[in-house]
Amino acid sequence: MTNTNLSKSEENYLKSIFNLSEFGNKQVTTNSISKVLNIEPASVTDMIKKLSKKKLIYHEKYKGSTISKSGIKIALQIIRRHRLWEVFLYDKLNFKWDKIHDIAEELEHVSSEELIDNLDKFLKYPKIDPHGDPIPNKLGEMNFVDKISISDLNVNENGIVSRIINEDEEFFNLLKKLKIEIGTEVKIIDKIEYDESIEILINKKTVIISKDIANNIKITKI
Amino acid sequence: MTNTNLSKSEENYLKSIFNLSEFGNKQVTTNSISKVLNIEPASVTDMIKKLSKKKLIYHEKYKGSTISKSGIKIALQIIRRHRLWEVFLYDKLNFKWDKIHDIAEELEHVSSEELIDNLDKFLKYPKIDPHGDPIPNKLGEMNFVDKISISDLNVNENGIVSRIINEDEEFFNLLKKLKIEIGTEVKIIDKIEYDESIEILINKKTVIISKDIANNIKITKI
DNA sequence: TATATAATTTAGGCTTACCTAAATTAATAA
DNA sequence: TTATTAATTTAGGTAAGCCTAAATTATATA
Repeated sequence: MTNTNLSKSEENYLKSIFNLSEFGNKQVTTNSISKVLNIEPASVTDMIKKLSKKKLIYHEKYKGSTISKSGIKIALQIIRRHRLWEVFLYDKLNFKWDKIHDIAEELEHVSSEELIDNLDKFLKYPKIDPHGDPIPNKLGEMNFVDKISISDLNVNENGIVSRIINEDEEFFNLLKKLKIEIGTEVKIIDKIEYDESIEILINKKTVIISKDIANNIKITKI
Repeated sequence: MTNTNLSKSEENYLKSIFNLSEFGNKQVTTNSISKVLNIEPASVTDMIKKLSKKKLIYHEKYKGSTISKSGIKIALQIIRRHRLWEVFLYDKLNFKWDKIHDIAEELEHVSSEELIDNLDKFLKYPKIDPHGDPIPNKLGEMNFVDKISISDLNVNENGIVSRIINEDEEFFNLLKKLKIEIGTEVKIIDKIEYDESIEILINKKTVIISKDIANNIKITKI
């Protein structure tokens, strides 16, 4: 019932639609799917019809698409596979930060439930991937994603770094330099009006980071 | 030059042609490819044309196909990927003997050289896969495969188990029961004329195995 | 050497997943 | 309210990788 064995393409569409829908709550436009997948809108329409027939999404002509319950279930499994492979690539194979995404993108389509469950066990049931994104369990359950970034905190407020959005190597190197990683505690010292950069305290040292950098670092408020 | 980025289908054909060719030495018939891949001969002809155009094989109309130097090179890389994944699945993910082949069949088509090299390192550069088949290194070099099976030994001769042909779980369980594994030393005690079964000595105990079992266990003569 | 048979190839078709160009619909602005 | 524009869909086409049926070639046998 859950296992409608999808093609690689179908899986990629479903994942994208899920991501665009913000946990299934929003209608997704054909154009937005076209953009993230880099596929012409006309082709997206084709696939939308196919996924609709399989009841993985609902589609209102000229309006948009909504992902179904069973669609969400499958999307979460694909995301689970992707993030577990990312953990494996980063922790075990020593891949660099910016290389893991593309390879996981391939590995995620190898569809053996036993493979993923055994991998999960081997990795000791990780809760987050190397970027801090939560990993759904076998049932599709996962922790909520933090939506606050450093720039959302006020002066004197504290947070713990929970997620890094930007996946480029340069950004990773910057974080290393700043000694920021997932779990690091930060405190806002000052918000600079001029260019909206932010002065923060990390490990008893203060640094000033740009608004863009601050936006790419999600935190849990404490 | 080596990396002609092939489709999954092309890779599977090339691997099969290589395997059927006995290391590139034999001409391979269209029908034999059809049989191992379970694809109609007419479709095989289509793909043969495609691989010929890419100079991965040479083809003489109505005669057969020969794999080229560059074809062999690629085939060995695919086999390398397959066998390394088998080691991973068996040693790290604790998959059973008879499950690893099919999953490795999928994983082998994820084509990142860095992935395979890092996996190789992670696994500590294994020389053989769980069935005893040799793993080609980055350059395609590997140990020769033993072609002698237990049934080829004469009475009083000794050998070390090097490879298990049959990949079924039942066969694996039988070996376990007999305490036969790769590296086990065996000595031929008697060859029974009646049904060609063989009495062998393993760990100071003698057992009688059928000719079929003996054929499925390759050894290195000592 | 001629012929029957088996292997192989050719011809024509199908599905998947894409494409471009044209038509249709929805949303927005006059 | 109508006209313009942007989004979406429809129509028709392509390449990959398969298929069946028919034609061709090689080979084995009489």
